Amino acid sequence: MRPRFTALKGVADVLPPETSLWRKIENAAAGVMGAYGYDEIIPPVIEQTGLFLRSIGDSSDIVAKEMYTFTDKGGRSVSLRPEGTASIVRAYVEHNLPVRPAPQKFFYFGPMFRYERPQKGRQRQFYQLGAECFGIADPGVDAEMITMLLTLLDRIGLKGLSLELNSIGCKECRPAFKERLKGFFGPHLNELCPDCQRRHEQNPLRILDCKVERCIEIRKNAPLISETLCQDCKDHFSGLLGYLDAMGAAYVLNPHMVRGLDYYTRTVFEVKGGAGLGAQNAVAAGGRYDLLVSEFGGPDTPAIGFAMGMERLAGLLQGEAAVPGPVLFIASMGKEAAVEALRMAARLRDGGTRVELGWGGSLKSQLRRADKINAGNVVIIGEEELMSGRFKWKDMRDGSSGEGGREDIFKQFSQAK
RNA sequence: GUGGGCGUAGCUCAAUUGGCAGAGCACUGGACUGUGGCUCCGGGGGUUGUGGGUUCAAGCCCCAUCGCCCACCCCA
Repeated sequence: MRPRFTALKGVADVLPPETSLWRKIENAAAGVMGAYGYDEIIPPVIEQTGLFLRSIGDSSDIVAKEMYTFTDKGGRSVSLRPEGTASIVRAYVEHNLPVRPAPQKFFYFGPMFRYERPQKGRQRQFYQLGAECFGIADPGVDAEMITMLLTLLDRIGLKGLSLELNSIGCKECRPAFKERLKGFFGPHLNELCPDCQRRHEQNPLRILDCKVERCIEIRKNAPLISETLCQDCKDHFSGLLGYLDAMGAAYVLNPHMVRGLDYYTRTVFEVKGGAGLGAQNAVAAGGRYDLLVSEFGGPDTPAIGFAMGMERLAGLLQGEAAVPGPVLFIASMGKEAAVEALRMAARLRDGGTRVELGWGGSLKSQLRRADKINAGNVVIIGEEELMSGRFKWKDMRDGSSGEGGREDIFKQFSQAK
């Protein structure tokens, strides 16, 4: 058998039992975020292309070469969302949510699309679980959100993660830093790798992120953003660190961390996973974006958010996918018995019990199947049982057995275990 | 977009100098007429990713193409 159709490159089916792991993550996340006052928002996955050009920045790779963009039948340029924040901000402004009391807090979950070459931890369609908080500039909100994220990851069961922090300044102080960087790297331009030579023009901050050894060597004495921050940004960052210290949150300052999206200001952070993730090891990342709401036509509104990559989270929990709980299996022999089995199953299922039916074959083969699917118990319905109204059951784990009437069976197995 | 690795059954892999495409696991049926697991026996499953070339003969050699994986770029 050869499949006539296969999934597109870079997209993947999530199958059981992994789906149950996803569900677990979603539920845990919704629980924690709910406690922090976040409510779910469900934006569309498709938007005007211009929305992403304005927010992410048209020079970023995401916009420049990774968007699924096409013209719809009305001649409009539309794009599948490559990230979530832009849509949330659009909705926040469009529905005039700034008039609601600050802070307004939302979380979302869904697929994102980027036309990239797939590799470990990276797909063209991938799922993000994210949160956004609008309306408060105080660094305490940054700390609160980061704390929530760490709590969430812990609740999901992830260990060995590290939180990295940086401040990339604001409209006032970042341009100056960029100039200082350009000035510093200028004399070394021909020693830098080809990528960094390009970065020197397009986005000098990225040179700080390069993995090439020579570039790492050269940048050792490069100016630090922390020295160049304006007073307000410095205060904000030290305020954040103070709150985090008070909360006992562990973090690593990474003065070289840059984020890929243009809209970030001040606080940026990233949570990196341990082994097993490959080169793409950030499981969550985010930052403050104090200018984006006004950029979208809303009032000046400070905001901060983050997103987690579902596939990467699930990847770290591999092997912990829960197998379905014990089920009750009803074996039946003959048509009348099958009818009885269906009736009994319907009633038990109403009670929440997971029931599988045998559907013919010898009793032996039905039992074999019950064993294969890890059934906890089997109820047997044949001629004898139909005549007597008493049904035999067998515990598949210890081999014990018994019998009883319909009500006995119902009582014994109707509670989901 | 760039670089490297790999494509044989659902999965993991064999197949000698080019010579009948196989095994284990999984699935399925039976041995055991209504009682699973263990054992034994049987069965279904393949255009060897695809297309071309060389050859009496190609899973194997050559060319092309597609797909998957990993890394770069970039990013969750």
